[in-house]
Amino acid sequence: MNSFLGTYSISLDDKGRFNVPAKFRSALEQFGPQLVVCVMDHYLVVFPQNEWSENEVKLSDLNAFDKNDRNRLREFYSKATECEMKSGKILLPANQREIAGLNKEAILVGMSKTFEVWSPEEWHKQGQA
Amino acid sequence: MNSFLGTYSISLDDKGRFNVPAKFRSALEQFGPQLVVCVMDHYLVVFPQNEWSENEVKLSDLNAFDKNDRNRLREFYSKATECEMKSGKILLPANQREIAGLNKEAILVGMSKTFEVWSPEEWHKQGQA
DNA sequence: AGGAAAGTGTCTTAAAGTGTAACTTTATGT
DNA sequence: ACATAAAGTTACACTTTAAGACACTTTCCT
Repeated sequence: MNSFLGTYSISLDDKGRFNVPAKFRSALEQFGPQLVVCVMDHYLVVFPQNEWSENEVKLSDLNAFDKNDRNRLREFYSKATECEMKSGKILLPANQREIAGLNKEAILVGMSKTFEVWSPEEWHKQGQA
Repeated sequence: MNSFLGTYSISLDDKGRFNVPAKFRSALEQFGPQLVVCVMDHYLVVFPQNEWSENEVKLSDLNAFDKNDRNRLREFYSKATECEMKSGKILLPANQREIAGLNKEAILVGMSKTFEVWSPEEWHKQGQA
């Protein structure tokens, strides 16, 4: 399994960690446990580190001294956090959990090269639309 | 962990120091504790020393005999200060804290090779825009 | 020199993060 | 269907981190 597919309903422990489903774990182990978690609207997107780097390359021709470019860079970077799979688990940063409305339960959604983390509430909302 | 990512809400002590978040610390230790802090609009930008050098290279192709370029360079250099991470903490220079409106609290924003320091007020302002 | 202000190191405490193991549920093979 | 294995959940002890306090040092000014 080298890509993220399918929908999983998982539970978070009291510190906000979840066990990575077995089918996702192999993909993560292949790319290394380093991840970048990024906030999108009302859900989170988890990038394996290599996948994130590709996005970053696209931004590299922006000028860090140009105000507009700088704002775009900030928009992108400020929502991201590095994290790591440890002992088969991922701890989502507290501020991101809060933004995504995550509590005891979450929905993982495979998106091939990345996967998403939704609160059950948001997930059902977007299912309706 | 080799880059600055994410947004952190931190507190300054009575002397204006803050604890560097663990995820930033490893990146700083990699490049050495020497930093350059410079003022941008209403926030601060912290460069690890190596990254500062690279920026200097970029700035060096500005024309030292062109009045506008010269003004931009002066603007930039005159507000920059060297500082250092000591005992895991960074002391921001008093005049820079003042310009940035920093008091007891601050927002750190990772920008990959550098990170920014915002007052909560300014940060929320720019978040709206 | 004396005093005030700024800068520095270290400790304590509470909260956040981490590893492990036992237990429950789900899946698999015969 | 049953036994077995794998996956997922929960609990708990341990470690690390961040905030705040405080004492000590250095610098600067008069």
